[in-house]
Amino acid sequence: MKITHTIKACENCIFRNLLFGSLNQQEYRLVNSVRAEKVFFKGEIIKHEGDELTSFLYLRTGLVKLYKTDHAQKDHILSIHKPGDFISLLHIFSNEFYPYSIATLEKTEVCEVSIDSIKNLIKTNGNFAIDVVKRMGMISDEVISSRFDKAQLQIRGKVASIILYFADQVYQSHHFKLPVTRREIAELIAMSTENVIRTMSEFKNDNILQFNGKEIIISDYERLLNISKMG
Amino acid sequence: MKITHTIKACENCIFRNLLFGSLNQQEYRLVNSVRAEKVFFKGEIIKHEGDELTSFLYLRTGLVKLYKTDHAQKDHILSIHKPGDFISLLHIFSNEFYPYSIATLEKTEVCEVSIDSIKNLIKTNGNFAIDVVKRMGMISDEVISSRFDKAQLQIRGKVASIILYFADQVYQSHHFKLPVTRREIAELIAMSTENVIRTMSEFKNDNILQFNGKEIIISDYERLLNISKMG
DNA sequence: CGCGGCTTTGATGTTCATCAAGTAAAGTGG
DNA sequence: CCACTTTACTTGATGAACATCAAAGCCGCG
Repeated sequence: MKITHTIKACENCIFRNLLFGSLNQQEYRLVNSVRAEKVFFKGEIIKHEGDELTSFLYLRTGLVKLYKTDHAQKDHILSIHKPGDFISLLHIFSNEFYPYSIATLEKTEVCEVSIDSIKNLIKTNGNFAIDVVKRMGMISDEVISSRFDKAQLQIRGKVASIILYFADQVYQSHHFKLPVTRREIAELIAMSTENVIRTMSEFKNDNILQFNGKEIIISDYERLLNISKMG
Repeated sequence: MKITHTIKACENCIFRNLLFGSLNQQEYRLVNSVRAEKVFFKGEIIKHEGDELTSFLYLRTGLVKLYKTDHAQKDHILSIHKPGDFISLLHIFSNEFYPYSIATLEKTEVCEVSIDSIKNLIKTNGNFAIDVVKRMGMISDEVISSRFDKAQLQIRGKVASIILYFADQVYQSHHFKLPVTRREIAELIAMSTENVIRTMSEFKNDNILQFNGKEIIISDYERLLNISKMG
């Protein structure tokens, strides 16, 4: 069992303006007073599906997955989230319990903020309320359109989109350490692990990707992009 | 080309309390003053993908689909919405343009409400703001979990879920007129029309469903429910 | 009454899951 | 640090699920 540490303040958090830009000093102090900042190690489960939902999280560093476990103990991943994302903001106003489990894919620092303080701010600060509905729209757009687009693709296109997500959205590089296992990619796109591996081997043989242990290099970005759209 | 009529007031709208329950008389009059109530006939396109998004709609009667058309002119349906649903509430705060086209599946009455009035109410009425974020959470939950669940199923399960959606959520009956074509079901679950038809014929041969023209009767609800979960 | 869209069935090939078997890598306890 | 165990990765073979192509009947609508 790993140990969870509580770390120091985040007065100059670079993500402060993503959601809390319209708070005044007093309101910001209020949020700070009910905020817990935590760090989780790789592979830790932050929340279990069904846990009471009294707070939401935002990621400062690291990477997490939202997932459900079925009756056969098989996991199905809904989405992966990166620094700056607000985890379960979509759910806190309409759910009593976490609808998905949340686990880290690497060492992850989060801020946990209670629902009640957010609800109070929504009621009393109109501009904050507008920021919240805007952010909720952006989050749902991202999840929904990502799932919608992938539903039309076959396996090559689905795998290509996942790799491009890490390259473009997470690491902003064509050379990075893949933070998920082949099985997790399979759980994310609802395909078998074997066929995910086969597809990635194809990409390697076609000189689209190179592998070196967990490291991945995109050698033909244009073709990968094309596969993710048309494949 | 069909003609769109503007119809009368909706002071006693049964859906008023779904979203506008916390407005006072004055605020409600304001909403009324910027509201347009319209009726569309079957098959009309209410909004095209890319149209300017300055208002949202809520359905009083009827049925609509949200969809996109791809480069090959093939439609892909994101979701189907029934009376009481708030169409594009998820999108109005974060999108300048409609991300999906909206078309009617049957004669449909809608109320169209301008974004600006909604935004003003969010800023000035905290309880309304809470109602909006709660409603947005419910809408996104519905779309996301429906897509997430169906992604794990094969075609029998997917088709079964669609039929159960109409039976349970829309018509509250085991006997109804199917409001979509086989092709539209295919567009909704990303399968070929032929295989949707084959699956429905299987259900007929297995005495799970009966057909009579566009009418459909669910003869073995339990089995259909089971297929929608396990299939 | 004829045209176009919807529906249906069959035949064929592609895509994918599953089973099997083995290698490599990573964690675990002595 | 090494033996041991587990988990991740890989490839091949086989069959199931599904798309596609083709042909024909049906039905509503102008």
